Amino acid sequence: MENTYNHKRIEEKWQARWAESKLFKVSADRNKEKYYVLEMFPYPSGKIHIGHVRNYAIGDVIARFKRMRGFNVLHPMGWDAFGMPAENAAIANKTHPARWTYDNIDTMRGQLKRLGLSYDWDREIATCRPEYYHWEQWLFLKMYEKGMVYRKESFVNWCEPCQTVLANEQVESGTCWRCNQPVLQKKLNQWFFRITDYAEDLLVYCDQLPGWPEEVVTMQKNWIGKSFGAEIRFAVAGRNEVIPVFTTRPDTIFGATFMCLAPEHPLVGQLSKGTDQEAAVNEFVDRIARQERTSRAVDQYDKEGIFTGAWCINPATQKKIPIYTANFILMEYGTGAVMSVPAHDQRDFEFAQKYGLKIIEVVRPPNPENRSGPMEAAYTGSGKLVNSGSFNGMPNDEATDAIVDLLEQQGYGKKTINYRLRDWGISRQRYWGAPIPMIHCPKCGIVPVPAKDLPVRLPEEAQLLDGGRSPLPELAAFYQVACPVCGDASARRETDTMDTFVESSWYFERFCSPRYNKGMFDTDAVNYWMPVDQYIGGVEHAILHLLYSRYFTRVLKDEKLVEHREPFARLLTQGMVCKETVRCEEHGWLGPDDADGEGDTRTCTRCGREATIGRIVKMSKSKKNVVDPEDLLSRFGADTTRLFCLFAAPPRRSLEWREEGVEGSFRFLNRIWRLVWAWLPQIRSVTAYEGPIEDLSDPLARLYRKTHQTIEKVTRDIEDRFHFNTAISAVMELVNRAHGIELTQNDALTASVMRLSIESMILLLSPMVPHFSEEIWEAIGYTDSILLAAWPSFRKDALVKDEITVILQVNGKLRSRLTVPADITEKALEEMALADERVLKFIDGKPVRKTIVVKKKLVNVVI
RNA sequence: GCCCGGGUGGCGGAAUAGGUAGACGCAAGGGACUUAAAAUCCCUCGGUCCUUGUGGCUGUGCGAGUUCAAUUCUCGCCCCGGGCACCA
Repeated sequence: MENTYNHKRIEEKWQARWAESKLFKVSADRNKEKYYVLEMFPYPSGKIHIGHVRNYAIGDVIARFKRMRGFNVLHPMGWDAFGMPAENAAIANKTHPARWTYDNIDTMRGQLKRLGLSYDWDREIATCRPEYYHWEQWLFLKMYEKGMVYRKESFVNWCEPCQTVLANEQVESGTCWRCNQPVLQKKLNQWFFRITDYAEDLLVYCDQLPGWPEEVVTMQKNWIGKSFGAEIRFAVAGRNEVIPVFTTRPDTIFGATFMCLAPEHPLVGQLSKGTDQEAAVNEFVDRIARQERTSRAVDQYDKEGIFTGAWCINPATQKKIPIYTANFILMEYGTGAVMSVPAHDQRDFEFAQKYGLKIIEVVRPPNPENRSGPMEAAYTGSGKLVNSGSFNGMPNDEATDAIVDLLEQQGYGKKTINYRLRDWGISRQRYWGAPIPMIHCPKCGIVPVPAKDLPVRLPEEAQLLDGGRSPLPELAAFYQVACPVCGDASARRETDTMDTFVESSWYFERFCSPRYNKGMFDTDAVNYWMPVDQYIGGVEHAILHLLYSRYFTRVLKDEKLVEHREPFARLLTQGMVCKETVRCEEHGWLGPDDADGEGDTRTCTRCGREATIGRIVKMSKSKKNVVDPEDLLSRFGADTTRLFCLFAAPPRRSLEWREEGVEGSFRFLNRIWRLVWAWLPQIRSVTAYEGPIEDLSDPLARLYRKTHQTIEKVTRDIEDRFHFNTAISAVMELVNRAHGIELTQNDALTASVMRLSIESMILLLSPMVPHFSEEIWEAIGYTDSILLAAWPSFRKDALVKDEITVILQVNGKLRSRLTVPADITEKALEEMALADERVLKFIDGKPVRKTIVVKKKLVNVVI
């Protein structure tokens, strides 16, 4: 140990030692209790940013803590390596997606290693490697056999000039992000996973995720969006067709004065055919199809529709009502058709007003205002039925069941349940993704690639075509294949690749046996390690990634490949790391190097114009507000950087990044260093004090007590609530207390208590600042890594105080304090309070109405 | 619009079961050490008033309420962040 804290030397030294001794290597061991800590693996986008540091620091504290608590800890890391940014970078920098990805992985691995994170690097995986996606393709085939995968037509964002599909985030207010031309909707045949088969199961088990934040559970529930209602069949007047609709309000059926179909509804064309509406309807449907999804998604749009020329019969009233098609009806939800009740549904109300359709009130509010004139809005509350034939006077909630029962008897409908959740479309018309293992044969149709031919390798050397098009559909070496069934040489391989969410839906299971080459994973290993005991990641993945992972795990369970149903027992959603944005009118978002000045005024370095300081948002490359930890690492080292990220705020809170406090964390480590350096000769030759507290003089007894209190508090803060910030402040208090002890020569008792105190603070901090802790641990005489040491335990008797401070209030206001024996009786305490000089002064001779005595806390005198 | 979070000093945050508001740290100011600086150490640090003291009043987004006692519970409102958003 040197006399000053040299972070660079220490961090290099211990990282080398850990790597050499394989300290973080772990294997399944049925005799030990396992603990699986996982941080969401990153997309290798280039460099680590401060948000990653925060995420991984949190995970590392938990992993190291659990290890010191005696668990067999699995803590792996890998790369979510397929995805569009690689293609974007390839276009922008004329590099290759694979090259770019592998280079980034190397850079980022190096950065993670420099942070001293306790990963078992032997388990590292990258999802873009065939050894990984081989098994994903294998599972795809299994799912196909089971009917869990199917094909249907669906829309993609299509840019005609670039001849490519665009992801939603590449569509900027309806136009292509690269060429600024309008984006079209193109219908393509695509692959889907039947996640809706599991909608109910995924929903039910939401309530059995006690380790998940409630807000995430709620988001999942809302996303699945179960609603109860009825499917009611409306006959088309004068034709044989019957149109089923889904409604959650069958009680309002007598008020259904028209019907609306989604523009994509197959009956729209048939119904209008031959009527004088035909041309107008076709024009409308075409126009909506063109603007749909892009502009539909951008902002609220006006309700618009057109009469189809056909009528249907309201089964309750037996009256003819017109059939419209309208832009706000979604084909994907329910049946794509709606019975419109303008009096009791706001959307229908607006539509009816616009097109002059009949509005019939069927639910009367309990206290109807004496309205004069027309309704101003739909009434969606409860009430009694009117204008509803034999149901008049019935409360509407009762009528819901009664009406469905009647309709069911008459063959017009039945109770149903609908989910908002849609099947998962996984086809991507992109290059940098896992190939879908399917073959299109002109004779046999769609044929799966035989399992023995897996993996279907992505040709890594292929170059992207101009405009960023996938080379796969034009690369004969890839798509040319003989049909595995009939041998037809003109069969064609599927050239779409899979959504990258597929890779991240099972990587946590792969980590259990990452090199296994006979299947997705080794069953024993997975059943030992899974589920993940603590999963940590950003809230931004609260819905899709987590839902897909839960779904995949169910599929695997039903395939008898795993035993668990839920992949993540506990989930910690880390708040986002934010930073202000700066924008120049001409040059767009400005990074720290593109803007001059500080505080409220910045100028663009390129044009000198004043830049606007934008909102504080999540760090992202595109907004140029990412903070690179590189600078902090070289100035202060990994330990300080980690410590500061943990100290700045509790994990769940979002964090506005500012660096001012880093120095404080660095000072704190230096302060400990000096303390240890000063006491090193004394404490080296003694063991930590274990004797009775009675033998200690006052300042030593206080330090001893503080030490045990700190152990208790830090343990609780880490274990129960992940409040590392308060854990760190507790240790700071202990360090401050220890600094107050006079350095005396040849006093074995003092040295021994000091050793206890120093050992404890180092152990408590070691999950957060591992290199620093190792160095001191070694200096005070230990030869094994501190990670192998047991987490300190506290002595209960050391927490018991014999004297306590009680506060005295008069009418709830603090007026005085008393130091009393801890075991004082309430009566004695009350007497002392009423005799207190300052209390008497405030009572001021007035009669005491009552006194409240709270044991060990306070006395409140009410006058 | 609906559903979740959150609002506490100049700043990050603490107060874990309604019971001392502001722990711990940053910034700032003052002092010690030093030829000087850095580092370190000590002191002050919500506002306000005065008789300068274990001093009074006030103070946790705003307004009401429950309670002996509210940052904490209840109701209404404002602001910020996030999710969903024509889901019939």
